[in-house]
Amino acid sequence: MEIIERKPRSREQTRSGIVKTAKSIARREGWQAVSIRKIADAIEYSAPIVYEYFDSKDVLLDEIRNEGFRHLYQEYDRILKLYRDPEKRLYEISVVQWEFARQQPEIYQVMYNLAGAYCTMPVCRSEMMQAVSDIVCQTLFSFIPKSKESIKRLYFQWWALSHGMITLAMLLKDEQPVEQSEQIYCETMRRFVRQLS
Amino acid sequence: MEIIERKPRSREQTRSGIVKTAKSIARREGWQAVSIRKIADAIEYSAPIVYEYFDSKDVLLDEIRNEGFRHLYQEYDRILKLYRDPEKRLYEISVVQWEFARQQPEIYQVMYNLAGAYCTMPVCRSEMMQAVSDIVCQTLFSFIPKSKESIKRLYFQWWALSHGMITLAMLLKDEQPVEQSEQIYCETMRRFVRQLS
DNA sequence: GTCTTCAGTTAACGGTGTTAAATTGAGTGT
DNA sequence: ACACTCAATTTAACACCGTTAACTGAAGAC
Repeated sequence: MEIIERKPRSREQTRSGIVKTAKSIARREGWQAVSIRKIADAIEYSAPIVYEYFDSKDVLLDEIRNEGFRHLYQEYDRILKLYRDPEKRLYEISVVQWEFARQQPEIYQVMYNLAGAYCTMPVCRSEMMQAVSDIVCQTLFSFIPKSKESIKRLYFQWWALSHGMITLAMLLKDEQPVEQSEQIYCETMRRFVRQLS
Repeated sequence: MEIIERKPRSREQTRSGIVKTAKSIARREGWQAVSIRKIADAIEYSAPIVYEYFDSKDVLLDEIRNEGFRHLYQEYDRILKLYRDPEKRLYEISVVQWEFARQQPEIYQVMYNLAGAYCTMPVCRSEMMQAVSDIVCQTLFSFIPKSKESIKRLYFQWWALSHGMITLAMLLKDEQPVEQSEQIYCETMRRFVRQLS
């Protein structure tokens, strides 16, 4: 009767289909609901096929995490090319970080193992994360040229402030409207940036 | 042959045994390795017994989470009774928060759904968490009596800064020694507190 | 002795990540 | 036309998970 159920797809298409499906399930139902079988169903294959593209679920999550850091890296890079003023640069980077977490929360979650997402690979081993760190440190340096150690401290503080507000805003979004959190975020990051001068 | 394998225990002993076992597995192997069967094995019962004490794994995690917030509440309360100076109060509260996360990371993780821990119950619905929020807000108010809205903003900033540094320190502990993170934490929190005056 | 009660067990259901084995089917040599 | 090969894909299995229903066995009541 039926000729071909499944549309023929290239390897690349199938691969990105797996990634896309994983993200969409995570967005709708949370990362703890993402399973290999569910992904396989969605892409109209059986479960073992997924293993032809990713050695394990862990590797799949790691890929999505790195995709997230790469996206962030590209955005930061764009900002560095767009603005010369260090103050403007760091503030815009902060805003981009917020918008990324807001628009793609499921990716932000897997990047930091939040909300039940769990990827075994240590975050700090990710090359893309290192690149992101470097680009922010570079911005901080163009701001106030200090010792490497000082820059690292400053970076840790900036990162913690931004990451802390983002994760808390996610956690409290039922109590405290996101718009309000966003306002506090922007104001706080602005003040952090200003105080650096 | 064998008379009684398992030592007789009271209901309370068994219950706290379940909680203790869950925490100890989480500490050793991470929350994703905590299973009802493993807990049951450790307390020398079969799995369904656990359900006589906790309706679900979720409820068990929620209990541990609330235990964490209660512990924090008691510590904060102790500090409020110990010091009168608001600056000292808030700083000591910050330090206690750090020490708690350092000494009982597995509890801190389940409180905020970090590192693969996943408890469905929304954090902000926890009564103990509300009590913790109130006590810090109270401290902030004794600091600078301002509008409720202002205090809430200040609290969000303090919380985000502290929580952000704690989670990042956990994440980066292989790269950045904990002692170093602790030093930056203390310095940053001290500055935050001072700047409030 | 039988009956009830109850703590505790086993067994099961539907799910998970993962892997080995079986199956399908199309292309090729003769 | 038939057999053979080879790759793609699926089925079946393993050991685990949370959870629940059904069962067991012993103690106490009558």
